[in-house]
Amino acid sequence: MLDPKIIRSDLNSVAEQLKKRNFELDVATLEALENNRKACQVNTESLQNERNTKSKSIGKAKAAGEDIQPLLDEVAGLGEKLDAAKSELNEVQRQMDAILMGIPNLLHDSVPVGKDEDDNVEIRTWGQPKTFDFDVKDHVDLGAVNGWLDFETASKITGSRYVVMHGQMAKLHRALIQFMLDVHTNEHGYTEVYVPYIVNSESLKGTGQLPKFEEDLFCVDKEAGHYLIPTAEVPVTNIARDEIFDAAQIPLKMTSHTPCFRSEAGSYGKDTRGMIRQHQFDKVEIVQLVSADKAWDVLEELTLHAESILQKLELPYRTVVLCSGDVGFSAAKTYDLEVWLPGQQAYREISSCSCFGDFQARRMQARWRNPETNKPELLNTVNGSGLAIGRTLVAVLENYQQEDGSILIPEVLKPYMGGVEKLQA
RNA sequence: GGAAGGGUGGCUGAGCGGUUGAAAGCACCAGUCUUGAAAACUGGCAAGGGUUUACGCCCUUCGUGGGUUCAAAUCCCACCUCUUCCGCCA
Repeated sequence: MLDPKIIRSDLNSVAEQLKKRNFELDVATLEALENNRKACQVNTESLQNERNTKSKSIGKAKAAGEDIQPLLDEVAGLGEKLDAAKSELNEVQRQMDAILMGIPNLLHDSVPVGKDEDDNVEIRTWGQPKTFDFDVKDHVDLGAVNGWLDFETASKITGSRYVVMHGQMAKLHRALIQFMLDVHTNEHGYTEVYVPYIVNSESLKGTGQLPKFEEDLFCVDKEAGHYLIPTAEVPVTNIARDEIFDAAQIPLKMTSHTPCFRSEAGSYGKDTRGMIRQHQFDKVEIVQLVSADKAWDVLEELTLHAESILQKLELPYRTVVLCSGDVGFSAAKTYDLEVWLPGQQAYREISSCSCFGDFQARRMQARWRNPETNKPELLNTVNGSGLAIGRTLVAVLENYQQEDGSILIPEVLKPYMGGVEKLQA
């Protein structure tokens, strides 16, 4: 969430900035609530002060052996007045919180203004889209060979938007995971973490999925408030929730492989073919928790870490910066990596790298102690996919396909495939 | 699942109805001493919020939520969580 102080002191400028996101801030309501809050809080606190002072004097009088009855009479009725004031204040604060929790992050100045994904701006490209001297297939047709990708069986077992992988395809999927984790831990200095795939609602509030985006999540236990993770970002980032780290402990650099579960509630009819948009997919996530002064450099660095995976796999891609209308709720700036898919003749998102400033850290109360001031300060959070495994598998299939339908194994994956050179059609 | 015992500041840990936001120790910061460091000594040191031009004053917080009371870290209830033992189990 945003710093309540800037909302109080600079509401109009906040509203102005949010317009770039097509977000209309109800300034009048917020101002009215704020004025009300102020009055209620002052009133409540002065009543509390009165109660505390009088209670102490009763204690002293009693210790001195004096008659306390007159003092007790004085304090009669105070309790009810206090209760009334408190419940009024609570109600105002509840209303304000509801609004505050629904306000998206402010954007970084460098984010281009735009309406939707069509206004995203290409930053750089890497590699050339491959040309083939035969008719290319998409991953669904390629995966049909040998029953490698089996959507029918998955729909029997569960339903649409799931996949069963068989044999060498399942192994290739696993190889991608191992490869990515190895690169990030060995070359980029991340520590591998294994985390729960079910999280509580506090964690989801911390990273910003709740309260606003509950429909995107799978709830496994309504009563306990337990949900399947939509991304490793949630459990990994929440490692820092309610913690104060020493300066020597940051930056925290963590990577984790997890499955991700998304209801895809808002995407009916979109990408229904193949495994581009699944309810369950795997991802290797990279996360950094850093001091505020480093955050923007770290976003650039972390994006390059994700890009390096595509480069090692020799998959052509481009990097785009999301425009103001397309940046997610909690992010201040986002780069998407889009891999070239010959089967679609298009670049498709394979990674999303974002800097959140202190937006998530404030919700989580994730802090570090600055040795210069000796005071706790909010961390900044930066994360990205490094990469989405299912979509990477799709990209490998389509980019490494041969005319006979077999798939060459990228050089860097061969050690993970037990020396296998290609998936034989 | 059964039994018992815990959850207190950055950490360890005392307190078990009233001047305790909380002893003591560690860590940290400043100073004295020292060529410098260490040790020793002295002092400082929770977070969040409100209000004020400011000094300051005030409120909240001892796992969470409720209750009792003029007054709760302290008593009562529920829940969460950790440890140990037993049972069951991948």
